[in-house]
Amino acid sequence: MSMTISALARSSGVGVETVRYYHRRGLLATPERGEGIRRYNAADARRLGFIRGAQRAGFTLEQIGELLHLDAGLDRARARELASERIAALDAKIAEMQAARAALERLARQCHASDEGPCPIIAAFEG
Amino acid sequence: MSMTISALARSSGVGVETVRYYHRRGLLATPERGEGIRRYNAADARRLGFIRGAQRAGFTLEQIGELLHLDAGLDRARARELASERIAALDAKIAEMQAARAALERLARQCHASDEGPCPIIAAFEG
DNA sequence: ATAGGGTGCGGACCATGGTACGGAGTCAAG
DNA sequence: CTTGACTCCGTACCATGGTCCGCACCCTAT
Repeated sequence: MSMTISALARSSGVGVETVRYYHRRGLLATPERGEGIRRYNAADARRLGFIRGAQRAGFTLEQIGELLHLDAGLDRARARELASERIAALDAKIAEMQAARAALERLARQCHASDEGPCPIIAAFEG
Repeated sequence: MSMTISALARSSGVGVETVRYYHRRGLLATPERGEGIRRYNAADARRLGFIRGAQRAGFTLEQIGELLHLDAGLDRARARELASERIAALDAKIAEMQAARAALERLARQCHASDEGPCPIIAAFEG
């Protein structure tokens, strides 16, 4: 059950170049080679899946690299620390985006309500 | 009531270089000069405030440029369009981040609960 | 008068996360 | 046996949003 780089890339919805880039970044270990060609297995696919998932959670590739180095789950304290930092950052970001969303929605309504004067969407944010 | 570039920058919490960069990007009009030095007024400060606010709402500098070009609020339809696109994007991003947050929190709790086996934070996301 | 601090300008540089390019090799099908 | 698809590698390039660098000028306090 081995895949080529393009099969792996497709299976995770990334480009081939991205996979190679992750190799360069040290996020994916150089896998076994069959005649010079990288042969990936299910573990590699899981690892790539981890990277994408962690990325969706807002971790940078550098942080993901650190998480992967804690690999065997040895340094759980550090992993938890990274997780809570990220949760705090997510909370801040979510709050900010919700505020922005509310502001935009209100503005769009105001803008719709009247065609008089300057557009409130433009007029807002200033301050 | 005119300010120098550094006063303007300070008043909006950005760097002087950032202000100059916005000039280059065409986001801030080249203001009046007194002896070759940019003199900013309250309108410039509002404009810079708009840029920062729109940026917090997730608009790119390019989109902000477009918004500014609709300046007098002439093209309200387009402004509303940009606003609703951004609202939709915010909704998607917020949902994604909330999911990530929930996942992380659950994992952190699991990781805390037991010191047996691999750290669930590492083990998760794979897939 | 001289040092420090602000301003102007253009252009180089940075981080992040990729994406593209060129040249070479391997492999299977037509 | 050539064509096309795939792989390898290293290097260069891209977009975004700045940030810094060097050099010149100018004002003010010491």
